[in-house]
Amino acid sequence: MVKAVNTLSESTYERLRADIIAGTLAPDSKLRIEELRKRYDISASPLREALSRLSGSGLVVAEGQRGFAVAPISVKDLDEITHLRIMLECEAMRQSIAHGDDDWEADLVAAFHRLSKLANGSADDVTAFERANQSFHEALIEACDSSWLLRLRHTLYEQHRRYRMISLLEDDQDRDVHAEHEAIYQATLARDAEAACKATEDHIMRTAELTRRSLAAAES
Amino acid sequence: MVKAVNTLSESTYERLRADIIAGTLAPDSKLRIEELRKRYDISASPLREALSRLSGSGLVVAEGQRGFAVAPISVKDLDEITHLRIMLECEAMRQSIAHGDDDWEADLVAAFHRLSKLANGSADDVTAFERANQSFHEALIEACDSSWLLRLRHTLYEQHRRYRMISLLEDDQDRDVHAEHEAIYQATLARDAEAACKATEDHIMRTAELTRRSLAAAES
DNA sequence: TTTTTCAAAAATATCGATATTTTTTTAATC
DNA sequence: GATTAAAAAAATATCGATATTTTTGAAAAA
Repeated sequence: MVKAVNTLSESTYERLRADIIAGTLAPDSKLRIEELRKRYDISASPLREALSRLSGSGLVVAEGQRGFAVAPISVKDLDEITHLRIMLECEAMRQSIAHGDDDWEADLVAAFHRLSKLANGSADDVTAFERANQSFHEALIEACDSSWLLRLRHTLYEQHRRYRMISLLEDDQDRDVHAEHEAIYQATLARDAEAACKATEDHIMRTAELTRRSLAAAES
Repeated sequence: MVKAVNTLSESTYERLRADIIAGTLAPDSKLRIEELRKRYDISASPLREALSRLSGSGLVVAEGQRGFAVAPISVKDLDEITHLRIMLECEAMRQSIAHGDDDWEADLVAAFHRLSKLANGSADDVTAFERANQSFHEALIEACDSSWLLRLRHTLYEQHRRYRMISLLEDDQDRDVHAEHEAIYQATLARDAEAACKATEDHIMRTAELTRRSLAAAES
């Protein structure tokens, strides 16, 4: 299999998504075709296609004859996303724990190990930690074989990630993220689905609460 | 406020979606740009935009340099959709029952009444029943104020509708759809969320089971 | 000062044509 | 006859230009 070269439409989609999640393209800001054309050095068609696809996943809003804009953010929106994400993430964990085999366990152990190494080295490299964090959470649910569930969960995961990135959250001293991860990890390996869900809910809620506070402060 | 005229991209999106759900555009069939251009009498750009948006909601699959196709169907896919739809529909019902006011109740009573009239007249007009059915189910959850929940639910509702349409399901004599609707209706009015969820789950499962059987038969 | 109207500017949506890529067909080789 | 290679055909992806629509801003009226 030769390496697949993306179409311009696809790579533009990825770049836009990354820029929106990172907050480089701020919430509510207008996405003017001409501006973006220069920015990414492409023509209108693939750009509009990429924006159309993004409007499907809720990172971009489109209004007829009035162009595109980065989706707005609000405390209410964050609360909705948090609630749903917990529902879907937990359901995916239950299915994953029910179906996971030895290979799945092995991958999970590896992902947790990598995450642990980075967690200790504190502010080593934020993006490296972010990657390892995402890999760990994906390893947990890798054995879930519902593609629809994984797809919806992923949409909400990304929305959540945007909120985390945008509200540059000050560290909560009372918090031990690594202990939270370990609780999820141990319960999952023990195949205790309910404990794993409880720990996951706790983990997501804590992160969301921090983000929420930071966002509420910024709104005033 | 003057009437808003849709863009070509938007109206093409609607037409494509309707054709895919109705089965006019069959699962797995290739969506060739040239063909569709003639069919809808538009040019490539708005057409590709519409297809891009549809790929976001899972009715169309896009593969780089290889064009678009109607999303495939399978028993497994149906099972996933059914399971998730029950989860989301029930959660939306719980929230709607918790928050619904008098206006919501009044609208629900009206929607149920309209549906009852059509249900009695049996095979009056299939599309009229389909519309009333959808209105009733939407009235149930109208008081849910999570736009994300409603959005995801709607995606799955449409996927489910496609399966129903495609597998032209023979009537199940043992089934009384109107009684199922009434059970949901009464429990909701009584603000008994758990009973309403149970009845909804039962309703969705019965429909899905019929569709499933019809689909499994077609696969062999 | 506020509101309304109208023209200019900006931005979007769309089209027709072209460059690439993939698929199909045909021919050649083993 | 089956497999590979090359050429032709089809389809996709992209561009540059144009037609519409919306927004902006200035002038006139209230």
